[in-house]
Amino acid sequence: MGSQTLRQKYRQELRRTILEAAREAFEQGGYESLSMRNLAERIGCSHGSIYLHFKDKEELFDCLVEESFAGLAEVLAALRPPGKKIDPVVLLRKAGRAYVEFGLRNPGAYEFAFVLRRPGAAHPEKPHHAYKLLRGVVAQCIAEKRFRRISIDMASQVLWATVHGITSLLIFRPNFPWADKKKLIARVIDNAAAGLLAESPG
Amino acid sequence: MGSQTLRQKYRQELRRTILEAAREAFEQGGYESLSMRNLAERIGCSHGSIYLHFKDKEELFDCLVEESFAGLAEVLAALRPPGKKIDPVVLLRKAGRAYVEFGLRNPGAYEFAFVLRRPGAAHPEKPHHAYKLLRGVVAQCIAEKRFRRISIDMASQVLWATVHGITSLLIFRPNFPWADKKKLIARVIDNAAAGLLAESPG
DNA sequence: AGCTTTTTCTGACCACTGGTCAGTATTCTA
DNA sequence: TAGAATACTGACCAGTGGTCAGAAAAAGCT
Repeated sequence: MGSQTLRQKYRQELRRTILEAAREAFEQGGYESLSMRNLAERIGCSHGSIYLHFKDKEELFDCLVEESFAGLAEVLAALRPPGKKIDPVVLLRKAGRAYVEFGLRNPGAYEFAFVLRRPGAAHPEKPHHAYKLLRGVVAQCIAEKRFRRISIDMASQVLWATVHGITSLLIFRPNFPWADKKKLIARVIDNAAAGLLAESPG
Repeated sequence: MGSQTLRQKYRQELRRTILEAAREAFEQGGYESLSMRNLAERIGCSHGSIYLHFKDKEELFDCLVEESFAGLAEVLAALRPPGKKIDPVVLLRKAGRAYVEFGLRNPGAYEFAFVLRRPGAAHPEKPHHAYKLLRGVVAQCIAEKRFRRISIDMASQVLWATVHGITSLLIFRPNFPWADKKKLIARVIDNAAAGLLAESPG
């Protein structure tokens, strides 16, 4: 037990070291920018060793993405104040801002999750956790008649497309002469939400 | 003269052959998927020859992107019926649909133009032609008081972000369980435009 | 015609990539 | 301490983008 623990402890430590070094480099220049050899050199082991912990580059970055997105899901879930009932439309706007902010803070993970083409994969691609959370709030908006008649998925996808648009443009075209970025983000989100609202009563 | 012409004719022909073969391959799997060697093999020349016509891979694909986007600009410009005055908001919606359609038809060019990270470039990135066209129509919407008070660039960027969002998601996540794609595109665009409108008079 | 210059083109070469694997070094077990 | 299990290295593979000396071909000139 204790003996095995020592070995496994080292193993876990190296795994974390790899992940952290990878995250750092990876968030700078994106997926293609970092090589396994380069990564190994930073850590101080042979590049072969990395493959003892991760099947390939994709799996390594998949791990990072998963970690990052667990963080996003947490952030989104925490937006709903416990106990208090919150206007779902307000919640949606808050979630939108949190989503964009997350993307800008984790551009590498964002790129990998939503932008990178996976050469092999023709898999049907299940909706991710964040999408399900979004869908839940949208369902509430529709159930409470805050939204006009529209299907849950249609509304959710309209909103996702919108926040993804501003997020990815700000990540990948950072040197474009943007108007004030904060205001722009807010405008984009408000705009998308407003369009889905039911005619204001009265 | 005539002698030089013969040589240059061959040269131009090869150039076009390269571009066309590149476009075909490139539109399938994106920038990273195609190698210069592979390309040369398809054409039937050594990969070194390609560098006689294009400085590097980036320049080659830059040419393709330019060609594609010239096409987009044409399509957008042609939307305005000659002579007739057209409601600028209607025009905007039409342009939005044309933009998305263009992206879906030229995913490779779209990827290169708006998504790929250029490792070297920290250049300020001038707005492209299509953006300027968009800006013109938006300016008209504002001048004619069809839009609420908002700066031209802010409104233009809100619209661009929106159409980019749906375009890039449909390109890069084609296997997501989308609602009806056509309707979704229309909803996204209408939604964005609606949010910018002035309160309906009366 | 020939001879020379200019242009086109090839294939070997460079440093790099992701990934594998036989052989070695280390650690655990008994 | 001997033997089994694990961790690790570094050479190796096929591929990448890009370069360049030298071969081949075309053009210009007398």
